[in-house]
Amino acid sequence: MEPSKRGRPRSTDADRSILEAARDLLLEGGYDALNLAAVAERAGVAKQTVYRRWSSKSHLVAGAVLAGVLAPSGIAAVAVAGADPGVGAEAAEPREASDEPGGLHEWMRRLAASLESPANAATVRALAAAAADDDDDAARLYERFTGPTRRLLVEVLEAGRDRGEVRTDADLEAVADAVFGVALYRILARIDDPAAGIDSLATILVDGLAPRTATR
Amino acid sequence: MEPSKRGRPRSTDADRSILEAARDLLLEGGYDALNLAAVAERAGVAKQTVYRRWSSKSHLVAGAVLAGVLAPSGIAAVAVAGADPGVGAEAAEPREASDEPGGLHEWMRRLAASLESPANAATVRALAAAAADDDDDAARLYERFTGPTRRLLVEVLEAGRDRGEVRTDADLEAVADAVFGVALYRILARIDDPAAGIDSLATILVDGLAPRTATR
Amino acid sequence: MEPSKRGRPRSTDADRSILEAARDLLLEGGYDALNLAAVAERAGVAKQTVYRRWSSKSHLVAGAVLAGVLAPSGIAAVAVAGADPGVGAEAAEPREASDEPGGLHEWMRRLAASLESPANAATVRALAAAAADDDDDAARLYERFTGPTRRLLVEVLEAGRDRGEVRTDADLEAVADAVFGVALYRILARIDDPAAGIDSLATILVDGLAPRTATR
Amino acid sequence: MEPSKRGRPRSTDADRSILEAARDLLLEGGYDALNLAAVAERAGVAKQTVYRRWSSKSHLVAGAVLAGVLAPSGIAAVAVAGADPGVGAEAAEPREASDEPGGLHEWMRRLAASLESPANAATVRALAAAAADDDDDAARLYERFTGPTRRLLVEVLEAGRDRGEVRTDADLEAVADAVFGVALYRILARIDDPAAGIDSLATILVDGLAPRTATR
DNA sequence: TTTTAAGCGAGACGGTACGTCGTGTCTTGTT
DNA sequence: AACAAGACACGACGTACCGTCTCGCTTAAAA
Repeated sequence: MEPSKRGRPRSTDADRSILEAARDLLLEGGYDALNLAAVAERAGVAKQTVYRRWSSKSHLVAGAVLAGVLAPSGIAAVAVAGADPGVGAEAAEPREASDEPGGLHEWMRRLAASLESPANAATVRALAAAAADDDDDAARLYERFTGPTRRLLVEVLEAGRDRGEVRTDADLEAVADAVFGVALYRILARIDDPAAGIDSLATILVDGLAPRTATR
Repeated sequence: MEPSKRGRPRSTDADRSILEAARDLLLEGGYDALNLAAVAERAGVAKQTVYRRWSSKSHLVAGAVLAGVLAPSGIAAVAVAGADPGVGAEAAEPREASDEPGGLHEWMRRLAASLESPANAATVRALAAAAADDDDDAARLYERFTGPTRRLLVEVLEAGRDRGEVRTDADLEAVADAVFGVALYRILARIDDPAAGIDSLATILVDGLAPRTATR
Repeated sequence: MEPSKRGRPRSTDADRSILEAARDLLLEGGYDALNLAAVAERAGVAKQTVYRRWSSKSHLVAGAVLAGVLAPSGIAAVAVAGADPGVGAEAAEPREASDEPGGLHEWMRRLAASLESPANAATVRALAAAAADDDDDAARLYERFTGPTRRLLVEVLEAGRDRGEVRTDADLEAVADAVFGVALYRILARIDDPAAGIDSLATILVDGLAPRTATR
Repeated sequence: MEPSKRGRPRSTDADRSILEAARDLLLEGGYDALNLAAVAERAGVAKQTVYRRWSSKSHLVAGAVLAGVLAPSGIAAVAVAGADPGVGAEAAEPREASDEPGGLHEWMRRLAASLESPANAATVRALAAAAADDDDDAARLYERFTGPTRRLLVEVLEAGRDRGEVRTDADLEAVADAVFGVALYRILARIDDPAAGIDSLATILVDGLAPRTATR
């Protein structure tokens, strides 16, 4: 698994400049407008040097998304917060205790904020396009991109359940999917004001998650 | 606006066979693997005959998806039910009165059922890819595809609100987005059992939508 | 064998402008310096339009050589004289009777003159390069390029033999090869003054071809 | 000029195995099909080790051809016979006195014999391709390859002239070119039986070279 | 014995051309 | 007019080869 020790080692400069070039072009024109010759040229690198690392355009974009060079704040930051304080993403502060189930409101406000950033929208669209191109890797791509945050959200909700704030029979995975789904949908559908109503949805979810008090 | 009366009329056979060919290829390999030359050949038609009807690949795919050729039942049928009882989509039964807010459970169960069909998943992926391809038309495409169902859902929820089953300050649009978003997310992310937990999510939403009774 | 009557016919303008572009680039930089993208661009044509006609660079060059767009005078003119008064090569005057065997001197003087022309040198080098690239077609290429002139030369020598000016046991094919060979060799080897000594060689050949008068 | 005495000396094994690999690949597929990575791999050597010795592909091919690795006998042997009894080419026997001008017949018979060998044909083609590749070096390359033999031939002819067997005004260089030219032409043009007629041509040349005795 | 200079295997690198593919338009003759 | 057929301009794709470079390691002469 480790890189062969023989021969000239791959240039880490090239790694970086390729990903940056890909990010820039992605932000400028989206997935379609990105082409590998332009990436290579902007990165000051030969096309083959790109292909040596990523076997196709969609792999490159996937790489850029996963490396976190895209969207250094917002959704991606949320995504990696507390999970993999790695590449280019400064770790978010540990979340404090909250009086509501898992700080879901806070969570979704952050999500709403991230929806407004064009860079985040571009990232998500790039992710979707790369995943569409690459049937096999799609699941892995989404998993790696949303996984850490998603798990964090589920843990947070579970902690709320343990504190008795969330009903025990709730499917917390489904709630997490709803949270990510609404963000994805609003970005892909280019809904005008993507953050609108998020707060209200959070309220509904929080209320819906609360333990049932009456027979209703 | 009406078609010119002069000259040879357009072949309706061609319309149908093109859409069928597009559907087949879409199901076989997805959006990327579909190319217009192959569509034309399989339809037994010249390429120009396709372009005379749809101005681009993404429009053709949108057309195939919206015509319901791709998925005569399921999501697409839900989508157009009651709205545009048109091409190839048999109208769903009128929904009966329900004792819960807007029959949301029933709704989401149908949605969940439609998620299980590979053909529907393919439809949604094709739609997403077509929208990604065509930045300007993306909003319109999503609107055309989800619009009718979405409006219906909102109406149903509004009826529930009028009956006092749904709190008045709830952002019903946001709820609708959550419903569609979760479906979209699960399909695009290739989540194994896309329908799992939908019922439970519906319960949460229903409960969350209920009027607040106390201080909570 | 005739071109299919259906569909848009191939543009003869493109045929011509591609060959002209190939010729120009060949004259400017030789075989190596010619690349198909440049040919297409200069011809105002898409690369695929070139490939539709010639399946590779060497085929294109072969085509250019054979079409006679290269070297409209000199060797090529000699080559096509009396044979195929076609593309761009004005037919040479019919040769008059001569007092020496087949006018070999005259022939070789023309050959010598053609050796001085850079365009001819370029043509021959292009021919050699294309033939080298294309093992199977090499024989055909040389045959079609030199064939007509070569046959003409042989006929001329045979006429001389019939008039009793050339010994009957001489292998006239071998003489023809010597004539073409010396030209080829001097061009490929970039011999400084390619025409030097040709006249003297002609004399030797003429004398050598004369019927033996004595026992020697 | 002599190799620096410091450092690790160059491997003579590498020299040999590179030339052998080059020869093999040349015989298998010709100049075009030979690529340096394959040469290096087959020679069990790094690419740089090749480039340390020959500065380019054409130089390597020239080297392989000139070293006689390609054709230890035949044309190459003729070429270097008596001149540079060097690398891999065993010297030909000293030629005996002949009763005809310079033993031209004998010479050309040997040449004809060498034409029959596919390996020699490949050599010549490789040489031509290497020369075509390297415009500046072409003259030098031909000179190095044909020079020694050519000079020998001219000397032989001069000796004949000195003995009064060859007319004094004959351009012997031109004759030599004709001899090499016909060989080159027949090989490059893939003429079926390259050796045919050579003997007869020799007779013609010999006769043509003989001093003029009468009014002709 | 330790430097030091060069050779060497491996393989990445910049560059350039290759030949293919897909989109959307255009041009024939035919219906 | 629409249609079948297929050429066309455009532009991206992924591959191949050239000749250079950069690693870590080896070899042998010089210090």
